[in-house]
Amino acid sequence: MIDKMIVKLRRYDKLDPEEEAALLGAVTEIKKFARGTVLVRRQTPTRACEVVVSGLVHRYRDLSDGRRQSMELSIPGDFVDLHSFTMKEIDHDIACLTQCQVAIVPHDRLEQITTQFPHLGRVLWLSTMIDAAIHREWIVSLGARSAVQRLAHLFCEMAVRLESVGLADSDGYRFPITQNALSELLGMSMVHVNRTVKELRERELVVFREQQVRIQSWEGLVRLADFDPFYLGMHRRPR
Amino acid sequence: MIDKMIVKLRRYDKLDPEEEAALLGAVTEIKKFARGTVLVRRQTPTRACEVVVSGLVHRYRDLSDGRRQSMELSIPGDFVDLHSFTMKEIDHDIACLTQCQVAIVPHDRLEQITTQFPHLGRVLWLSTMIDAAIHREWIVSLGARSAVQRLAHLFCEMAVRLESVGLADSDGYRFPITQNALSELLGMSMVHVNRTVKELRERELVVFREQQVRIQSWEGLVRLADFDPFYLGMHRRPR
DNA sequence: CGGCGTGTTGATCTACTTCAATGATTGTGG
DNA sequence: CCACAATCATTGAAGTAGATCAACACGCCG
Repeated sequence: MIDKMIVKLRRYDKLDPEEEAALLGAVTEIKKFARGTVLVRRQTPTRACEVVVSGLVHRYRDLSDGRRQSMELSIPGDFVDLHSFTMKEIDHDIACLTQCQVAIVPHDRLEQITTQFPHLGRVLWLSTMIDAAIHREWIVSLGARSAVQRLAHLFCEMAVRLESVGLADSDGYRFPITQNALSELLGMSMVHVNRTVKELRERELVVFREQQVRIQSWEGLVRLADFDPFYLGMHRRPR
Repeated sequence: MIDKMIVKLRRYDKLDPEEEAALLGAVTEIKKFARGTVLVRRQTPTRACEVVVSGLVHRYRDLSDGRRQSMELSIPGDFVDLHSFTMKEIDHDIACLTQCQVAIVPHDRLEQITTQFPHLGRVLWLSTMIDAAIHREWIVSLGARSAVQRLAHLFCEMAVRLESVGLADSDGYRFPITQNALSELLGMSMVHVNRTVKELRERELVVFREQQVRIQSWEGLVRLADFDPFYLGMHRRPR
C-alpha cells in the first residue's frame, strides 16, 4: 500500500527489512477522498500523519485578499504531513487536488518505531529535510525565475520525483492538475499559466495537454529552467 | 556562547539541564568571520554544523543569469546548517552578511548527544521543521504578496525572531543589512527595495535607516503584511 | 437543456524592472 | 591629511513581464 514510500526512502538511504516492515505495519488504514477534500485544517491538532498512495495533494495558504498560494505538492509515496508529528499543529491547510487514496499513520506508532529504530527516525528526518530543500528551490523559482522558467522547472522537478516512484518514464508522465491549480503553485495568474503552457509547446520543449505531460526535449527544458536535481537527494539512483 | 540558541529552543520545548549541558558541550570552538565569507560551499561534504553567535548569515543560490536569491536568513541562536547533519552535502552556498561569530558543532558530537538524549534530537528536528515553516512563509510572500507586503512581512518576522533571543524590543531592532542584500532576500530589484523602504516610512509604519529598524505601528504593519507569528512555533512565549 | 468548470485568446493596465545619474559615507594609499 | 576609489542610498525616466478584464468555446453533469 505504501510501497511507493519505501521505494522513495530507499533512494535516500539503505533500509533494513525490519525497518521496512515496521513502516508498513504502522499504517492503520487506507482512506479514499474526493478531489477538494481538506485533509488537515490549520491550527487544528492532529494525531496522525498521512502518506499519499495515489493522487495529488497540496498544502496552501489563503490570504485575506483572496489569493491562494500553494507551498508544497505531494505525490504518491510522500509523507504529506510528517511536520505534524513534531509540530502537532500546522499553519495552513492541506487538501486533495485530485481524487486520492491516503494511508493513515498515527503519531504514537510513529513515535514507537522511531524509538525502536533510531536509524529509521534519521531517514524520516532526512525526508523532511528534502522537503525543506524543495521549499528552498521553490523560493528560488518564485523569487528569481521568470514565468516560463518557473513552469519548466516544475515540469522537471515532477519528472524526477514521479520517476523515482515509477510514475514517469523518459517520455513524460500523467499530471492531473488544472491550470488554475498550477497558477496557485507558481504564483501567477491562470491566464498567464495558459500562455506559458502554450509557449513551452511552441518552443517544442513540453506538451501539457489532457492531464498529460509529454517532454519533447529534456535537455532544452533543463537548460531553460536551470534545473539541477541535486536538491532532490536521490543520490542512490538506480538505472 | 550559544546561550541564545538555548533560549530559543526553550521556546519550542522544555529542556533538561543535562540536555542543555550536552548541547553547550558539543561546541568545539568559536570562529570569527569577515562579512562576505562563505561558510559552506555547495556540494562540498561537511563534518560540522554552525551556530550563529553574532551577526547575520544567509543561504543563497546564484543562477546562471547572474541573479542571486537568498533562501534563508539566520540570526544569532540559529543553527545555520543543521541540514548538513542529515544531508552531508547541500545544494547552495552559505555566507556571512555581516561580520560574524560562529560556534562549530561537529557532526559526530551531534550524533552522540542525539543518541544519548533522544528527546533533544526531537527538539532539534522540530527546530528544522520550523525552518521549513519559515521557508513556506517565504514561498507565500514571494508568490502572493506585493513588494510592500513582502518587506513588511520580513520586518515582522525579524521582530519576532530577534525578540525571542533578546535582540529586539517593542521599539525595534538593529538590522545591519544593505538594501542590496534585502533585494536578494525579497526577490526584487535594489531600486524597488529603496522605494519600498521609503513607502513604509511615508506610511509611518517602519523607519529603516542606518542599520536600525524602528517600528512606528506594529498593528499597521501586521495588518499590511497579513502577518501571523504562529508559524514561528514560539508557543511557550514568556511575556 | 442549461449551467458550471475548464481552457483559450485579445485588449488594456500596472507593478515592477532596467538604465542612468547624483550624493553621502567609508576606507585606503601616498 | 587629502585624494581617490568603492560602496551604498536615492531619485527620475523609460521599458516590460505579467495582471486584470472580458469574451467565447468546449465538455460534462445534473
